[in-house]
Amino acid sequence: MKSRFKLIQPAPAGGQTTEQVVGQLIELIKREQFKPGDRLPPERELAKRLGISRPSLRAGLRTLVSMGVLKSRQGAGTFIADGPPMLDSEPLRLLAALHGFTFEHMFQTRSILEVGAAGLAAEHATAEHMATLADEIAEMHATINDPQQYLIHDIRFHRAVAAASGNPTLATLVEMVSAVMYERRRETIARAHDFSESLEYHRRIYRAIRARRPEEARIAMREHILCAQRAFALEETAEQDQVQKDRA
Amino acid sequence: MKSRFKLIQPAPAGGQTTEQVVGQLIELIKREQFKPGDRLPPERELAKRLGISRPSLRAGLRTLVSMGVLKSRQGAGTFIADGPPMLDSEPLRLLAALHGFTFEHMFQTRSILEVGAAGLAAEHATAEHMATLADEIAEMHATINDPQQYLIHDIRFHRAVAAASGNPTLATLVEMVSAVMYERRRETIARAHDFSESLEYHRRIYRAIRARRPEEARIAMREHILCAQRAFALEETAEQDQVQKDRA
DNA sequence: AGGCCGAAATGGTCAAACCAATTTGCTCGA
DNA sequence: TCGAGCAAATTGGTTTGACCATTTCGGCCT
Repeated sequence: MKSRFKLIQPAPAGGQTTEQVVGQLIELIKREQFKPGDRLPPERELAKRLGISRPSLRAGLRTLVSMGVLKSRQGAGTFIADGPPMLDSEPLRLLAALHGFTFEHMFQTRSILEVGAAGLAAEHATAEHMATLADEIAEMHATINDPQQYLIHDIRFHRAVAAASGNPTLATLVEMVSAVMYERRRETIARAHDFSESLEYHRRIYRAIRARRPEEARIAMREHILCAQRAFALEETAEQDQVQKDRA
Repeated sequence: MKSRFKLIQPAPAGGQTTEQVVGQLIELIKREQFKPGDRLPPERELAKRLGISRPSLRAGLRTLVSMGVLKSRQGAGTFIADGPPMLDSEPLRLLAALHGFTFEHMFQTRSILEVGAAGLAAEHATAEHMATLADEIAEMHATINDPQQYLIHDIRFHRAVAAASGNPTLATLVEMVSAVMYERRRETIARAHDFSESLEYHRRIYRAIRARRPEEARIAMREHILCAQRAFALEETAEQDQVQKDRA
């Protein structure tokens, strides 16, 4: 039984519109000089301007959102992602889950990236970067008895080191890898012993950067991450013990 | 003038369905033991099974596609991305374009990643990895007078080094950064001088990995990338000169 | 038996309508 | 006069339904 009427005139329909949409949107963003934090025109208007339907436009927008280039807030609008340039770490997280990346490999990768970043930071950090690093060290001091808070400033310190490297590409990758580990770390950190050792390592890294000694900064960062990896392994086994105890 | 009838019953509509869809899809993939290369059920069936509309499902799928986890082919189906675990490098490319990442920073990042990978490769490479490296070296020899072909094997060699590191996380990042530079490099490589120097560096890296000497491999890789960066800079200026000459 | 064509399957697009959250501005009361 | 609170406009999010374009596969003709 075939339909008797053509109720809709579905338009020409070309090839893969979505991909072109992404390109056009990027062109638009660059041409109209949109800055991070700016709001894009409404979807309905954008769709009209690009001569496509709203669903197709939304497909393109969703691609950019999932890339971390845009952020959408219902009722408010669609915005250029602000803050430091950053890739959404969800893709890496998924890849890690699907292919079974081990935390050992993650730590190894993180070490390579952050050791490099620390060395560059010692060469290129500005006074402002130094101040940020000092601030986070101070906050770590203040929150040394509150694991969750301490972890936040730990993360921020590493982020600040990456930023101080003066290499946004590198900083982006550091951010991405760190974010993947953050959640898991937040779960296990409650079982952590004390942070005095961790804090001392951070101070050492900071001093080396402050003193413009790249090699020292690199060594300190390498040892710190190795140490953190060991601590993490301990926390994990402790958690597994806990699980077994709960079953009993 | 308000409409007199409710023509459609648009269903409850919850919060951010899409995000949940992504999670459910991942759950599904893991639960049903889908392997890379497998085909997912059709969209219409998946939508029914998850209890959502097809556009919403498509939104979730698109997110995963843009992450590089899935691939869709019109008329054929949607598949789990096969090949080595790899992030789509498009996001990084866009971020680079939007925030004006310089190639100097890219080379710096690449150096940090690949020097680390080379060191690990010297420690962990299997016989199979060694064979792949040797193959690519041989191919580079054979194509030394064909820039485009040579570049392909150059890229493959670096990819093989990353794979030989035994760290898939690291390999994924190397892949991503390299891919961003590949296109640009393909444009300028036609103007390249000769590749004998490049080839010699690759041989040196290979020998160091083969001999299980991490530090030598790291040094060779560092020097090679530095050298490549200089060559790239020359090609770029040459291209700009060419452009100016064309205008005259 | 082999090649070709068409139907079925499947992803891609369009259109109209309505829902939900946010923003904005207006009104009313203190 | 000023602020709190509500209502309308704005804007992203979702649903339904239909149609288009491509691929795949099976049956038919040679």
